[in-house]
Amino acid sequence: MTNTTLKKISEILGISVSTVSRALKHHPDISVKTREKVIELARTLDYEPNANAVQLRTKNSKLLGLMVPTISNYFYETFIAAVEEDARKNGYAVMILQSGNDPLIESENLKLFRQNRVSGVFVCLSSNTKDLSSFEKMFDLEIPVVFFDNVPQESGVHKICLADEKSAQLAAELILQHPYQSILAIFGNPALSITKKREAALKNAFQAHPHISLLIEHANSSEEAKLVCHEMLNKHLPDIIFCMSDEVLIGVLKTIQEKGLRYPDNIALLTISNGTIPRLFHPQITYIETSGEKLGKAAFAHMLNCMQTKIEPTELLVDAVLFNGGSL
Amino acid sequence: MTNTTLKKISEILGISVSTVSRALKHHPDISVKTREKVIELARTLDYEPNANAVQLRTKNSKLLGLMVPTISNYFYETFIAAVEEDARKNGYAVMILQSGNDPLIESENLKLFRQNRVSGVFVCLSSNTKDLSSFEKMFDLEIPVVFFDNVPQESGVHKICLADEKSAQLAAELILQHPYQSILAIFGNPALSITKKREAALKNAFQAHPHISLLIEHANSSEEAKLVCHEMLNKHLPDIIFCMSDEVLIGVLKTIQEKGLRYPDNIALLTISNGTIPRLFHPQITYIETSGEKLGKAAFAHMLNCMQTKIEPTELLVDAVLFNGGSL
DNA sequence: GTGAAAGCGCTAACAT
DNA sequence: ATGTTAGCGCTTTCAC
Repeated sequence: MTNTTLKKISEILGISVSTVSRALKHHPDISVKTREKVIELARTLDYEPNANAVQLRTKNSKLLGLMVPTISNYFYETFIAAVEEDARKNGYAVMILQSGNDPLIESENLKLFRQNRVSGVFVCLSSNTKDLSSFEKMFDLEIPVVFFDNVPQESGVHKICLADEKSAQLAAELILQHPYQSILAIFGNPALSITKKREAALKNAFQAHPHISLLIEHANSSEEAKLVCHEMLNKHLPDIIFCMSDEVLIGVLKTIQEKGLRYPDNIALLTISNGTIPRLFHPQITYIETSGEKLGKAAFAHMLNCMQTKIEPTELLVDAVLFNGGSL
Repeated sequence: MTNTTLKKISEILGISVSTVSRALKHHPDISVKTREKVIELARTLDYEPNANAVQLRTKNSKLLGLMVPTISNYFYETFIAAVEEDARKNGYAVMILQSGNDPLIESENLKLFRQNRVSGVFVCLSSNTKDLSSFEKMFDLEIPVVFFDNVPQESGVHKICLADEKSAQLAAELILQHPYQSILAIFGNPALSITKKREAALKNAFQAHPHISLLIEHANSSEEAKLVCHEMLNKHLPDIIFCMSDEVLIGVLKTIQEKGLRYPDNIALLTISNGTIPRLFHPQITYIETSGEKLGKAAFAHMLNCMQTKIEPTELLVDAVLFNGGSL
């Protein structure tokens, strides 16, 4: 079988292609009878417009691009799910590509987006991306780019982030409400914008409390976090461990379980997470919520704005809230 | 700025569009000098072919469709990541859509795939889909459909599954190697093909061992699994709990932790999983591996075959292997 | 070895 | 109210 086209319909009905096209769009010029005849036949033949032809002609597609380092990640997957859902409701489809944190692949993916004439792209930068040179062409072509989560430092672009500073502040406040004296804080890849922001905010919050010992470490993966944590705990048992992310938390939890430590009795735990992992354990881990879903919804809404009217580059924040598990 | 087209290049070089097109494709007719001139200019102008125009003309796109009930799922996310990666390496992009287990949305998504002229689609059926009527048009149009994970019962379609029967058999064998006398087996949604297969295989394996008590329950979500498990444990403490999936396992683990039970001391645990969740805990949970990654790679390879040559509908299996944690 | 021309399916300005 | 025409960017047959 082959696809129904406007031409086919027009031939059967003995009218012109343009009349068919207009009728299907409820153009006011077309007479009611013609319109109904056309729509009826289109339905029986199950007419489905060729998106490629439409895009070629009109220059705007109902396709959006979305790029993340990897899809299989507790946070991105909820972000993607949220964007896809809202996109669907608005008639858009989403083309998803992974960079694997490789700037070269990132650049090629942008090219793929362009070739497929996406109307806009969501990007979470690869951790190894040094500058925005590969994005220049997107800007030139005026394809809206909304950066999320790991965003560039440059201003003048659309960014939408979790309230990184605030979430670290919230964490600090919560810690200060307890009599903890020594803190081990483990962060992720120091090259990421989220790492920098969270780390700076946490440090800053403890500036006024010099009597509290704050030890900061970094780990690029769960495995590294596990090792780092092991090492640190062998030297000294802190009152509380703060984890910047799920990746870190997973490593820390392994170490804690292996060492037979129990929280909150032997040690307290606090993390920043979307909640999936913290809620898996018992007691649940207390966390500052960073919702991929909220971020996704906000990002899509912003994209819609960008596509409708040229708006100034903005930096949006999605608020952070505390979820009280039982880990401190 | 606007996109570079063949026409633009041809005008600058004072040659025809067709020559430019051929030169870019290394057509043997074109002289070396012309070819190099063209390629060089194309590079400086950063020429990127318009995928929509190409598809319109040639009728084949480098776009694949992929539909799952939801992206945010431990298993699907690795499947998707694997498919996307291999697709990328072969010059394909992937359009991802979620059905939310709604047959209506599923049908609309198929339409979206068609309109965007995908060259093939991967589908994990929604749990509420009763028949393949919405897929008829795909078959008519000869767009290859590769079903995976939750596949239709009908024969005559491409299916690629985990070795569901074998994984349940493996589980049974492992259980029988221990002196366990009472088993609680919790399965997922009974409407799913994977549930049916796994359940039948497990039951079957214990047919020859009537002295062993096998209690079977169902749960459609982690929360339900938690409740079911609570209820069951209140009545009687089995020697081992078998979980059909991560969803079930998560609920079971919550109940076990809440009740202060310890595995493998008080109760043994066995699950089917891709490993992410089982490895989070300590001791790690023993599981039969169902790798979304392997399935994804196999599915993509099969899709490539389908697209190159018309092959007979086949049912492929991805093997199951045992990972020994410490939970029994 | 290169060009002219047709056409994929659609839309929209311009007739009539 | 409807048809004619042109053209989006590309590929490909046919001609020279």
